Amino acid sequence: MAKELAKQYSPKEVEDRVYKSWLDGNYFHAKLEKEKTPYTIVMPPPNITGQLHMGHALDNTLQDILIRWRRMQGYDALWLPGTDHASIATELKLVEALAEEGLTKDDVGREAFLERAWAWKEKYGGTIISQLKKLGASCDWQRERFTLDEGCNEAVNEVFVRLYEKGLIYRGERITNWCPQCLTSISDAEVEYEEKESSFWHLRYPLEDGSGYIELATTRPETMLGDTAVAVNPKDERYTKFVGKNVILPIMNKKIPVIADDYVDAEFGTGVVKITPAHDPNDFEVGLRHNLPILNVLTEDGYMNENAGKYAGMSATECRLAITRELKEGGFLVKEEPLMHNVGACYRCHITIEPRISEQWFVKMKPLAEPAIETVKNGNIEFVPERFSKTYFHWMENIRDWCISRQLWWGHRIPAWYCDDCGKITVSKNTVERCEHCDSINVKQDPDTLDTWFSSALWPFSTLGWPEETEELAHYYPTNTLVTAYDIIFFWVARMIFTACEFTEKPPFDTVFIHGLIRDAQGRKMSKSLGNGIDPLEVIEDFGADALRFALATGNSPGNDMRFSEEKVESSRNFANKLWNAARFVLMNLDDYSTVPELPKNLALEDKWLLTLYFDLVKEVTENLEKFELGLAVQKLYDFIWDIFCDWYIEIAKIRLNSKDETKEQVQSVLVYVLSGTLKLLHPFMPFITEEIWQALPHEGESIMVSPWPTFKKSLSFRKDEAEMQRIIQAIRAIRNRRAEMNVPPSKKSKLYIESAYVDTFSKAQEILKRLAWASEVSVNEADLPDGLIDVVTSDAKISIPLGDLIDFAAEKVRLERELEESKKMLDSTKAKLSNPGFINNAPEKVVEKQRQMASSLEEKISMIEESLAKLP
RNA sequence: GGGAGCAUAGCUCAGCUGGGAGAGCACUUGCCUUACAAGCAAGGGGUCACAGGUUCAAGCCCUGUUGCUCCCACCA
Repeated sequence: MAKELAKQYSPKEVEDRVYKSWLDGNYFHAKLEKEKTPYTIVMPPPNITGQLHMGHALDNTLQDILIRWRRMQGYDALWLPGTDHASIATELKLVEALAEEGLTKDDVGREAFLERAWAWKEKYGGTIISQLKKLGASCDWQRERFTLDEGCNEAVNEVFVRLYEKGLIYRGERITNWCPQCLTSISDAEVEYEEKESSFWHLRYPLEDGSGYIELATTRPETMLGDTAVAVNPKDERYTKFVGKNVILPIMNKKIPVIADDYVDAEFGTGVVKITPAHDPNDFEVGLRHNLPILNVLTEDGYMNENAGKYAGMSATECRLAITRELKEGGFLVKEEPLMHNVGACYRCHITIEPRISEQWFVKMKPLAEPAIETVKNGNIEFVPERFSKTYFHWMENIRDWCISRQLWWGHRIPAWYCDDCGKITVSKNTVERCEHCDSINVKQDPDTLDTWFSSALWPFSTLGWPEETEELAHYYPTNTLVTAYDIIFFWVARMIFTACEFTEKPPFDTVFIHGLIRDAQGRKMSKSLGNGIDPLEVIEDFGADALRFALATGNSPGNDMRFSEEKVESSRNFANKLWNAARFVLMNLDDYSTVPELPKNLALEDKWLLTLYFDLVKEVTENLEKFELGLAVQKLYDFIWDIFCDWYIEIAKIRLNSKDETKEQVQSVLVYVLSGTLKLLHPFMPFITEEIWQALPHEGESIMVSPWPTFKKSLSFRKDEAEMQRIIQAIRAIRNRRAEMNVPPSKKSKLYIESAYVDTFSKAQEILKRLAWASEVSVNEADLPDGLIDVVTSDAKISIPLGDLIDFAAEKVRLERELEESKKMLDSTKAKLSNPGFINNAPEKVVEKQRQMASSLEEKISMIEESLAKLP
């Protein structure tokens, strides 16, 4: 940065250049320094199909803030980045691309399809990574990983085999959630439920003996083709007489039994449920209990199959229309009533999921969940905010087995081989040539792949080299902070915890730092379909990455959603500009840029005041960061820089900077000292601008990002001077206030007569008062005051200002009387407290003392006001 | 059906272990005071959702009520 700076900060000219300088300096790389304490964050890997959205921007800004801070504190800080192969999302994209060429997966075959997939990954998979760089992410790019790379694959196979050998992975025919669009099973966690308007069709099935009908209600009439029973509650007296009899399934003209099962709620609907074991998870269970046949009437892509008789080939929706028509014509449809009910949809493509029977692989969750629950209960892992541990416990305690097989090609292929001869399964990390049971060479690998989340579940340790016992694993694992949004706790956080407990016998991290979702200005979720998403890259383009980061960190409290609006970024951009100009001011007043100035021994009152507040800031920002209160930290930085440093200190500093004597150097060194310290505190939040300014200031070291984090220095904290300065500030505010009320322009200077017990303070402050309170002259405790003054009273001083003909004495009287009344009221309530024994005895001494001081200064103030009133003509 | 969160200035939101309510934006007034008009100074604006309770003291803790939001759950 040149010493001659532009009036306005221009991020575009700075950001890419600064980022490159960091890369050139290799500052992001964690160097495995064993003498240092490690601090590790593994990045939640974004999908290779993804574009950077506001959620990523927030998530990664928070991580970058933490990692930059810890790095400056001297930790061996590793932020390990990577991407997720996102099996379903990527495969969908590829299938779409094929469709445009008029091809299907099967046309090209597995091998060619995977080739295309890898090519696609090479081309687009890095997009999001380059976008993260724009944001300023200080990741260790040399350690970048991919959930489908060789090492991760090895970890996945290792885990699969070990779980299988332990009996914690099994294969079985179950009813699972089937997505007719993605053509794969998905796990329970991947189903999103939504209330949808639907109908409740009341049907009647004739009794076999011709004695009448049984009426039942269903939301899915088309599945009646696969009904294999009708169920009632055993205690429901209306129907006990029918149990054991048969009914005739209309259309199919097939006998099916009436059975009794507790599952049926007599209160709901007609109290009769048609049982379709192949197409409903509950019915499936009922079917198992009663040995009912399972009749699948749907194809995998949502059409009626050969079991549907004449309806075969229709889509389920068409079939529903046709069937309800036929039932109506046959007199089997009693009525159709509207009903709201929960419909599950695929979280990827949002198509209604279909419960479907198929052979799938599952992870037995109960034994794995127990240690994962324990480790959080024992405090090995802390959720921030704490309340999310409840969400975690509830899910873990009620967990069901995890369906991990996917009928997809893009992903980790299941390491299981089936023998054509003996029919048995061989599970192995290595390619299986021969069946381990019968030694046959007729073995075929399972065509399916694993749930994407299976590999992400291993991310904290697979990325560090597990199952090898690498130095990285020994040093950086367990990791420290996991940063993620609350909507990902089940998918990912919970699964990382149980895999880590099982395979590393350690919790994968010590803290889960949860943030909320970014919403638009109206509070709606940002989504592609609504078109209300704000592109972070555009925001960076318009306002700069620092402004975006600052806006995301400001007012954001852990776990809470946040609205995003352009105004917020604008105000952050203005703040960056303010800082820029403050730096510009400091630089244009420096004589020497080459050496870092030392703080002078004889500090002025305002220097001591500034240093005291600066070290308060150091302490508080550090504490806030330790407690993950990033929003509070950022607010304090904002206030300090804008209000304390710029609006007060710089204005006061101008006095000495204009003086041309040796005091000029003093103030220069204070300016540089506090500014560069503050830049360091701000650096994790606004990395680019702080680096740019820091480089222009006299500094030691190569980069602010590897400079030491400021620490509290007691020798530079001057509590008494801080309080003294506060009296002057209070007086200036009061004077400005009176002048503004009376519309006195700054150009009209006036003499100030100050009456105060703090003679020293106000004598010292003459120059400050002249500059900041537009005084022409200041006299302290002068005996004879002229007539025609207005009085301004603070708790420490009475300031009289001769404003001549501007004064309206009647109005002055009213004002002073009002002020007197207010002060008296306050004094009364303060005194009431002080005479309350309960207060005196119970409140901490500090609080009591504060009240005493308040009482005495109020008394002082009251007497000064009374004096002023008495003098009025 | 179970669980969680939110309700504070016109708007968006902070408010850490209880000790005289804050910010940004918006609004009003006055300023081109040579770092910054993306700025400076001053100001208006709050029954901290409602009702009880605990406490010397409650925006904060407890109970209940109302309204909104989210998550979980197999009522067809």
